Amino acid sequence: MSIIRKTKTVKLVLQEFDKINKAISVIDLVEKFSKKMDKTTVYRILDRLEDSGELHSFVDQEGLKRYARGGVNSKIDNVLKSHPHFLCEDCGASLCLPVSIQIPEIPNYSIKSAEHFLVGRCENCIS
Amino acid sequence: MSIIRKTKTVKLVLQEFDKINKAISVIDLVEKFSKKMDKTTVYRILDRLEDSGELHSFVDQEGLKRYARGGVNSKIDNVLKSHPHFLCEDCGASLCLPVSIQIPEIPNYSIKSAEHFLVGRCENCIS
DNA sequence: TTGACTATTGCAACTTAATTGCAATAAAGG
DNA sequence: CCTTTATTGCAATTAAGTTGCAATAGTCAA
Repeated sequence: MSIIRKTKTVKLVLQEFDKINKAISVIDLVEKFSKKMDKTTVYRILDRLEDSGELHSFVDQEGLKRYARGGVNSKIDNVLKSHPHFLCEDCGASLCLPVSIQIPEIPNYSIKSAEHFLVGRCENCIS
Repeated sequence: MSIIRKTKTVKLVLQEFDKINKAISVIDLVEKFSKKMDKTTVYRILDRLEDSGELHSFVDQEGLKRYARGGVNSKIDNVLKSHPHFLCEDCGASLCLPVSIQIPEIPNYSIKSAEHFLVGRCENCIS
């Protein structure tokens, strides 16, 4: 499964991630491509691109699924260090922050993965 | 707004949080109280209890809203230190971990709030 | 204790994100 | 060019959460 054919629609989606170097919510993509492809197709393409390691996904604090470039490696060092996802409350930009967050040792618990979601102001909006 | 009357249903919900000292998803509560009250009522009670500071909520990595005891104070020290939410992949238990996570300084960004979601094994399932 | 005010509830209908089945279409390799 | 099968579009469906409104029930003052 998840063999990726470079169809027109897949190319369009990847181009979008090239242009916008941010995390994009699925509904944004569905909206943006509403005239180019069906929403089902958007969902399935994102699925496959995540499987293949081209993208990774997370759910933001509003329960919306978002995707961003990068995959396996950002998942591997997920165990103790992992990159946080950030949402700018002003401009709405969502992105992966290139810092790692240390998870403290928790006695009697084993931690497999971690998801961090930060909200604040980005460099453009911090004024 | 959000004046809390101690109705039968509100008492039932609070009792549940007393009994189960964990974070509970809304759909679990809706299911559990399906014979006692309407799902709309569950949603609205949780809303009010959060407003009043009795509970706090977060969205887990599956996009489901969860509630747990504790409120305002856990929100106040949310800026630089905040407690992570944990999900046990074995037994499904969800809880607030009593540790604080340090968010590194990020140049040119201001961070207002943070949400941490850890997945792993809890003390009962670590075997 | 009673009455009145209004917060709260139940119900039904609705919204929105995401999923599924299936027939039609189009990449990719030989 | 032909065949195989991954991919797509469409329509219908699921599931979480929301909204409007009339009926009900806490709460407080008298």
